[in-house]
Amino acid sequence: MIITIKKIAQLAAVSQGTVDRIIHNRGQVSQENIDKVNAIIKEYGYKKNIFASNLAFNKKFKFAIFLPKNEGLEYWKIPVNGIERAEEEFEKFGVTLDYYFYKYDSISFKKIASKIVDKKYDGLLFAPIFHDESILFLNQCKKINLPVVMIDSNIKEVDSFAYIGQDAFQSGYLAGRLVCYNSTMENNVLIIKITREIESTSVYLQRIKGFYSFFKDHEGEGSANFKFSEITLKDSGQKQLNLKMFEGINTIFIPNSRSYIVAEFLKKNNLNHIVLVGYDLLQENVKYLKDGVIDFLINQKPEQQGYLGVEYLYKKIILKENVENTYYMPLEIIIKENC
Amino acid sequence: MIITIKKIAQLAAVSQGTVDRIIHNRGQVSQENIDKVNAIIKEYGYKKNIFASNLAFNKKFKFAIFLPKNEGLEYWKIPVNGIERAEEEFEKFGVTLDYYFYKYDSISFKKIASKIVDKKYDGLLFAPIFHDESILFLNQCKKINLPVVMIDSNIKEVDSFAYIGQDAFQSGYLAGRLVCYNSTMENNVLIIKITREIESTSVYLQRIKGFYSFFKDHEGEGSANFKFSEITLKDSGQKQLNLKMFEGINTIFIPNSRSYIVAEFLKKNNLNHIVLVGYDLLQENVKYLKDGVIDFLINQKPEQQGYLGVEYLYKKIILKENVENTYYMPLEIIIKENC
DNA sequence: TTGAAAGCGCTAACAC
DNA sequence: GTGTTAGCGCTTTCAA
Repeated sequence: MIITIKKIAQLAAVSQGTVDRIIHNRGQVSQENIDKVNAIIKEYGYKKNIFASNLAFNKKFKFAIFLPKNEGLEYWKIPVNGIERAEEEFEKFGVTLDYYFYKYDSISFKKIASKIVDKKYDGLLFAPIFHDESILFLNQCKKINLPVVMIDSNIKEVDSFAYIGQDAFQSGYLAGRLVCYNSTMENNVLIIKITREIESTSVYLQRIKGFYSFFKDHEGEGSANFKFSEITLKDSGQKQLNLKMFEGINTIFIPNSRSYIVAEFLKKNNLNHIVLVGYDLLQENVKYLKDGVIDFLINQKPEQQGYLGVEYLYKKIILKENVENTYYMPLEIIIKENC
Repeated sequence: MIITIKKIAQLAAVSQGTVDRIIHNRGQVSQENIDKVNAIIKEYGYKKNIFASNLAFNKKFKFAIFLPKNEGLEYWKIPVNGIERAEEEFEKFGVTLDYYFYKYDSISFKKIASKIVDKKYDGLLFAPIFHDESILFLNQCKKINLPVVMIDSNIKEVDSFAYIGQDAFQSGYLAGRLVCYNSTMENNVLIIKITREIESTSVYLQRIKGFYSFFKDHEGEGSANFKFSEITLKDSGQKQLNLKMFEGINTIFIPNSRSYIVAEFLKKNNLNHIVLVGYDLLQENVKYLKDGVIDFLINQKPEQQGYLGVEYLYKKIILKENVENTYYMPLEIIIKENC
C-alpha cells in the first residue's frame, strides 16, 4: 500500500497544505511539523503519484532542439528521426518541441542561440559543433538555469550538463582493430578526411587519434606491417578523387559518415581489393556495405541519440528523476550480415 | 490547444458521459450522437490525457514474470536485471511484478503455469523453453485474454502474442562470417554443443543451421576451405573436454552462452591459435574475450529483452498504445575493443 | 504558520 | 439512451 499526502496529513494531524509545503521545501512551516512529517514519510516511504502530480500541475513543457542544418548531408537528418519519435511518444505527457537549425557558420549559430536563450524553454537538446561559441552559449544557459543535454559531441568545459553520444577516440581505436581483420603482410593505410570543418576539437580528429593509437598499442604484435598516409578533401563529392591516390593502397579509413563518396569511386574503378572502414548507417553507406565495397561501418546510433536526448529531458524535468549525466552509446560494428 | 472530453461534450451538446461511452465503445448511445462526437474528435484531434485517465482509473497493474530458473547458469540472471530495472521505472505508474521461475523439467513448468493462469494477471512476460507445453499454456492464456510477451525464443504456433528477441538463424549466419575473419587456407571447424536441452526447436539448433547456411551461400568464393565436425557435451562443465577433440581444429563455434567452458580449457592447454566464436556477455565470457581466448561474442542483449518485455506490457496495457508485435534485437558483434 | 478547498481531466457508478 | 457527479492524489490559491 502506497501512502498519500492525505494520509500523511492525517497521521501527522496537520493539513495537506502543510505536508505539501514540507515535501516541496516551500518553507513557512514550523520545525516541529517538519520533523513530524518527515518521520512519517521515512516510516511509510512516500512516493508521489506522478499522474496526480502532473494532472494538477497541468503545465505544458517546451523543449528546444538546436542542431546543425541538414544541408544536403543526410547525417543530420538521422537524429531528427529519433527526436520526432520521442516527440510523438512524449506528447501525451505535455511535451512540445521547437526545432532550430543552424547553418555551418558561427554567425548563424550565434543568432539562433540568443533567440533560444530569450525564449525561456524548459529544456534544450543541443549538438555543439563550434567549440568556442558553444561554450559561450552553454554558459548563458547555465545562467538562466536551462537544463541542457548534448548529443553527438561533448563540451566538457562547461560542467553540469548532460551528454549522450559516442566515445570518439575509442571508436577510432575499434576501427584500427577492424582494419586488421582483412590485413595482409604489408598494408598501406590511407585516411581520407572529407570535411569542411576546421575545428581542432572535432569528432573526426579524435577518431583518427584513436585509430593510430590502436596500432601503437599493438606494435610488433603479429607479422603484419602497417604504413599510413592521409589526405584531406573539401566537402564537395568525389570529383577530387583520382586513381593516383589509391596506388599501392589496400586499406582505407574514413573517419566520418562520408565513406560512400570513396566507395562510389572504388566501385567505378574496380578497386575491389581495398578494405574500407567508415562510419554511420546512411542509406548510401549501407548500399555499399551490402555491395561489399564497404567492409565495416561503425554505428553510433544517431537516431537513438536523438531519442534518448529528449527522453533525458523528459525524465529529468517532468518525472524529476535522477538521470545519469553521461551516456556513451555502445559502438556497433555493422557488416553485411547484421545490417 | 488540446481538446478535452468536457469541451467535446459542449460542442456536441451532449453530456461527458455520452462522450465517454463513445470514446470507449461502451455502447448504449444513439447513432446520431456517435456521428456527431466522432466528427468533432476528428476535427479537433482529441488525445486522452494519460495522467487524468490513469489517476481516475486508479488501478494497480500486476504482471507475471515466468522464466526458467537460474540454476548455476548465469544466463538467466541477465534478463531479470532488465526486468528489475523496468520494475523500478514503472512502479510509479502502478506496475507490480510477480516472479515465477520454473526448473528444467516439464512438471515444474506445468505446475507453475497453471498457478499463473489462476491468478488473473493483467499481463505476462514469458520465456518459452518447452515447446509443446508452452503451446498448451499459451492457448490457455489466450482463452482468459491474458496479454503475453515472449522473450528469448518465440512460439509462432500461437499467434496474437508478442515476441522480443533474437533472430536465431541470422545470428548463426553472422557467426559464419565472423569465423572467416581469422581463417586460413584450410580450416577445421568444430561446433560444440554444451546443453541439457533436447528440444528440436531450440534456439541453439537454429543458430547452427544459420551457421552452415552461411558457408553454403559462400561456397566456392575465396580460396579458404572449411570442414566441419560437431560434438555434444552434457551440461556439466569442462571435465568432458580432452585434447584429442581439438587435434587439427583451428576454429570453434559454440552456439550458446557456454563458450567460457571451452575457453578455459583452451587457455589452460595453450591452444592459442584457435579462433573461438560464442554468444552472450556473461562475465566469464567477457573475461576470456578480453584475454584474447574468445575472438567474437554475439550479443542478443538479454538484459534489454527483459526491460523491453515489461515496457511492452506497460505500453500496451496501461498506455493502451499500439505496439509492434515482433521486435528482433539487433545482432551485436562484440570484440575486445567495443566491449 | 496553517487550513480549507477548488480544480486538473477522466472514469465509472448511479439516477432518470 | 442520456445526464450527473463523486472521486482519483496533487498543486496552488486564498483566507485566517
